Amino acid sequence: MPKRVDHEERRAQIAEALIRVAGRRGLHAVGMREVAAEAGVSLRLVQYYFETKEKLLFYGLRHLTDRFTARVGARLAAAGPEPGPRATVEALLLASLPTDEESRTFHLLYSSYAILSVTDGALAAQPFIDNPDAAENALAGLLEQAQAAGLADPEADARTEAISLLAMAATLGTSILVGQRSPESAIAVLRHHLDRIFTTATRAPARVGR
Amino acid sequence: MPKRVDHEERRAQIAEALIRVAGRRGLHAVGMREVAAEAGVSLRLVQYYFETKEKLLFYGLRHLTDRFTARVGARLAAAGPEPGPRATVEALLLASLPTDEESRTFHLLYSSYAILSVTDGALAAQPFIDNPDAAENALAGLLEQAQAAGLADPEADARTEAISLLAMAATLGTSILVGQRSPESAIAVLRHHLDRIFTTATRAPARVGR
DNA sequence: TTCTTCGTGGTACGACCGTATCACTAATAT
DNA sequence: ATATTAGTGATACGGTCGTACCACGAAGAA
Repeated sequence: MPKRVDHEERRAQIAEALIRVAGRRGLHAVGMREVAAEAGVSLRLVQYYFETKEKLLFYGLRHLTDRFTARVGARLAAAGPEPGPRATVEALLLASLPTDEESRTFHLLYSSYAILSVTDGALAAQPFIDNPDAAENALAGLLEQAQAAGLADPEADARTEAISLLAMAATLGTSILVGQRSPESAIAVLRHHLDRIFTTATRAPARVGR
Repeated sequence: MPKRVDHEERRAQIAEALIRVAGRRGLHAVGMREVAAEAGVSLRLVQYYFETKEKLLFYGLRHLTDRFTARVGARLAAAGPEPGPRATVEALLLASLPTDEESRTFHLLYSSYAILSVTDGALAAQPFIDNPDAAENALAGLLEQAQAAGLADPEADARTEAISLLAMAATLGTSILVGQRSPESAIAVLRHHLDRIFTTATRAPARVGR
């Protein structure tokens, strides 16, 4: 055999080319030839590692969400060694807004995939149920923690607020994408609701009880 | 000349065929031949009334928003002869959720067009700025009215709340579309925020001051 | 070394798409 | 009555797309 190449690595390389091309020209407009050219390989190679376009798209979605999850994790880590609940929630929500090229591409493509999954049964709709559910559960958990620690309004319904915050972040992100809203105004709206949910003492993490 | 047909009427007929087929198979998958077949006319006819596909899609978007605007108006009219501010706002928000076939199609296609406009410069992005702005202004106005009438929390920031409500309604709608959330739970989330903004006395429109 | 098999390139095929062309019909204006 | 023209049908053209096919080199196995 020849070079004995790492298939998974090759697939990732091609998937990133797909993401770049789709981010520029739209998911609907990507063809296998263009992905191959962007990745610097031949059309045959793309066929070889992903037998069909459907599998390529499927893998691309997986790769996209993986990259985004890693990015959000990095943002959280960058938020400091031991951030308060509010800082964590805020970092989580703001990380999903399309404020730079990478998050812009993510938002655009994830939305494209989601819309596509409604009519094209081939693309599994499951990722668009499981991922949001996971995010919702994580956020609801954080809010409950904050409530238990006396840092958030104990009257609030944590799950409903989690759903609401994520829902707002998603549409605000799209508004930024289409140029209707500035990132700053989107952030202001989200902060407004965080101020409502979290008790104000949280902002400067007063060293009480610790 | 032959039949002397009404062009505008014909265009509307073809646009509705476009909307039907796009609602079934996705906006990206519609071709002029399929639209023609759905409308019961020949391919040449579609070419004749819309010279190019781009113009057909453009007209289709306009037709879609017009139909939806009319629908929301009808919903408002059906909400009673003199509804309170809360009933009006609630009707407005719930009318935009994809709960039946027509609103489902609208939500799907409007989202598809919006996402498409991000990468395809040909489709004007302006409708996706102007329409949301108008909705936001209308809703903010309603909330201010309610505040002035003492029916809503005077401390609330009407514009921020309007943006938030519309943002939530949009994402909740998409969640319904992809099957993540039930219409009932989406409605519950929206009602939760309406309860927060409006003073409870509003629900039964007490005949005070009138 | 020889044989097998993985990786790779080039290219062709068949289908579909948007658009263009040509012809024909029928209603109106003169 | 006839010339004109809006409306309509059938069909062809050029391009692109996803996929299939064929051939070859190179690395490990025998």
